[in-house]
Amino acid sequence: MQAVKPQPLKTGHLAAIHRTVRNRLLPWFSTNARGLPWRRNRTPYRVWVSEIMLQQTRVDQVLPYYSRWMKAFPSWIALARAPQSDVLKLWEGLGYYSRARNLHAAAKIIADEYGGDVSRGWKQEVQPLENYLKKFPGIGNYTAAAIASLAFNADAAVVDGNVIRVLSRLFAFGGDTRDGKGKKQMQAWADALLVKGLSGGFNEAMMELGALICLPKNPKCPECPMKSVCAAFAEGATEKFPVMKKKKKVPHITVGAAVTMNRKGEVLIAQRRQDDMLGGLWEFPGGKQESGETIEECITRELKEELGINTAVGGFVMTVKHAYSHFTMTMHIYRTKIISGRPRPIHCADYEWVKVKDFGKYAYSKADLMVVQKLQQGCDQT
DNA sequence: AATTCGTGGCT
DNA sequence: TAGCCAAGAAT
Repeated sequence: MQAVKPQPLKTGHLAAIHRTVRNRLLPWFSTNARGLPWRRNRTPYRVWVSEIMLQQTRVDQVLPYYSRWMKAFPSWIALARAPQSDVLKLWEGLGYYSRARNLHAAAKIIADEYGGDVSRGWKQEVQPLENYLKKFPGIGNYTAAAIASLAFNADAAVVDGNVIRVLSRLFAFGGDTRDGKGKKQMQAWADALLVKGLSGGFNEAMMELGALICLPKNPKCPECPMKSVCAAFAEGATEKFPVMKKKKKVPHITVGAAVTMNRKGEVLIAQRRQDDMLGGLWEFPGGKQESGETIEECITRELKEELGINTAVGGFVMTVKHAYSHFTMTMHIYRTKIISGRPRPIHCADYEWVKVKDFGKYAYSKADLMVVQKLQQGCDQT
């Protein structure tokens, strides 16, 4: 790791924090840690899957997904053999779907090339272990250090959102924690504080402290095992840290989408392309409304472009409002009928005519799941 | 370095 | 309520 010029600090501050980590934080963690399932049996596979699911995602949201996943795919081999449709269906609703596609790709490498044993591919000249792990799809700085420490007991310090919050407060770091300098400083402090030989416990303790005590708003400082050495707490300015550049606000788009039914009562759904947002998921075909275009014109144009069919727009079904990571959307759904042409996958990966009772066999994003639910309710009433 | 990737809980 | 941000990675 690159040497970083230390911030101006009181003499002995770093050493005092290090002592407090060992004497206060680790005992606090052993008493207060949540009983997460992957803590009981830390195989590389279980650690890997949980760490991918936990990227930008809260523990409480991950728990049910993790449990279903392990039941369906108990090993690298099982995951590698599964079709992508099963993988995406189990990820449905968890978001950031490239994580699922990358995890599936990693499983195929580990199963096919290393017989299901990750460490078999590690040539010892590749040091440290994190550098080997980072070659797998979906593994970056954080996850490589997490797997190395939690599954292999390697001395690697993780830096995630929790650790950034904890460290920036312990040292009252006034710089931007998200730019290059800030990231290097955070990693340097995490490396310096790491309790060697107990890396997994140290990493989890730092993250658990951030998740349970050192909260973004209203941190529970009186209960904090690190309060005696926290510079931000001493200044009475805990919530001033971490300093982060403001995110720019996201644009809003209006989308039109279609529920198209054939004579057999089947509905037309389309599969999104692998490299697009929500890649591999299924949706009710449609797209962004252009300026000066009515929503009916939008839907007609999109169905022509995507599937090569000429349609007539009918009755209103519902409106779905949804916030994605980098834009917000209002989606208007209408029933349509095909006037001429047969569907072809032109601007989509595939299409399918599906009975309402079979909707659940396909994976959708949250917004389209709302439409699925609405159509299934309508079906139940008749 | 700046964008693009989901979704849910909290204030 | 509208914004913040969470066990980040890839480009």
